[in-house]
Amino acid sequence: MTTVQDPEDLTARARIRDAAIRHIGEHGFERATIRDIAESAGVSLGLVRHHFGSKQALREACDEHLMKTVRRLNAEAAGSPPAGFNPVAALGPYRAYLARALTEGWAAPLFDEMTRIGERWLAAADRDRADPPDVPPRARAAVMAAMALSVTVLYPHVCRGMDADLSTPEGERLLMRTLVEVYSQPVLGPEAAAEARAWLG
Amino acid sequence: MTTVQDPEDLTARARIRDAAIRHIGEHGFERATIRDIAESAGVSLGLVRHHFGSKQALREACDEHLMKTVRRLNAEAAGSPPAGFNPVAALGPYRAYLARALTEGWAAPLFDEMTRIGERWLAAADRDRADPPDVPPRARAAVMAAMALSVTVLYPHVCRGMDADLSTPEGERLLMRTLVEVYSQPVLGPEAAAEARAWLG
DNA sequence: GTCGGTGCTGTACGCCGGTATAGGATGCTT
DNA sequence: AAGCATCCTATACCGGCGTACAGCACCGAC
Repeated sequence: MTTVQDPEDLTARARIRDAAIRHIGEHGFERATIRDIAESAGVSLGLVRHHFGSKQALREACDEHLMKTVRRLNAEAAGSPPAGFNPVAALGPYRAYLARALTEGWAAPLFDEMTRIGERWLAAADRDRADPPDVPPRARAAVMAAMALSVTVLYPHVCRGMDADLSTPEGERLLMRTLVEVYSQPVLGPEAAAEARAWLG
Repeated sequence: MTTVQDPEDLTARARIRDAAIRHIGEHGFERATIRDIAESAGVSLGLVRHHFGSKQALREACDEHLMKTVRRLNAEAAGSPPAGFNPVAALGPYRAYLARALTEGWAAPLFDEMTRIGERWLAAADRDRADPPDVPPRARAAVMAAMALSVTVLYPHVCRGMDADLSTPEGERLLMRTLVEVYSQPVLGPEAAAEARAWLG
């Protein structure tokens, strides 16, 4: 979460980066302007260029910072099992940026890393399972990674659909309970799955 | 799919709309320019404005057309059960546009309609179920709608992760088989789910 | 002290893209 | 034939935004 009380105690470079993450997360890369970012960070337009060179480079610095943060959060939350399923709370201000990064074309490495993590998790989970699945583990991991990220990416719609603010503790709890429910109940029953498999040949 | 062989046999208005759907789907609303759209449609810049008035209005016309198409596809595919799970093939060129619409802020009605559809589906599925879930149906439907759309929205990442082109018949088949696998196998076993529920209180 | 490096500001340039407008061709009505 | 609506083109405008650059204050090194 990195709850920073006073922006003054950060270096200007860090303040610019954080402001960029906020603005890009909120408006997307195209609509976020260097001028607005500079104003939010309390610096001049020129300083952004001085530190980062270009808007692209600024975005790449944000990506790098997000990557580091996600890795750190992932390492921290490796212990408590359900935390890995919460796609909103832990990310804080990075949530919106991550959604933009995933949907606006960049951030491929991040998704790929999540797929790899999912693949290892799946391999462990499949070890004690009777019927071996006949689809490539990579494919399953990719689809499950996408699903795990769906709430993060479609956050506003999910908020609206659930009729709750997922950034509040109550909303977070509701989301977690819903996720447990959804993840513990198969969507397709055995007979429906068999039918679908037969249909697919 | 609406496979149109010759763009010439469409009215200019329709050609502009289709070109807009392609361009916005490919580049996003901001980066898609009216000039490029006009060129793709084989018309002048002014004609776009003549027919649609503004870029915003053009987007709204695209939204409306997408909405109609999705409704039609949904009505057509109501019979065959697995088709409802295929988020890619049926949409064709509208897939990318739908992803943009969902992640760039508009298209709320479309998501809401999918949530309502999911809610009805859930109500029917829950009828013959032993343990009643203790989370609001709306919340479950919203999360499941998000998950159902995740492959559509994160399409390029899923393609890359699965190492397959999902627009080809083989890719489509692989995706469908993977979806059946994922949907038929609960991610959380009964004991893990109980543990998570206990942890959440 | 002065010299260079660093952090920072202000201003200007130039392009891109949405918007606006004037005008031409075609076809239908009276 | 005249008038008029519809469809369409070409060109101009102008604001926004990324980029570039000149210069200033501060500070440690020698």
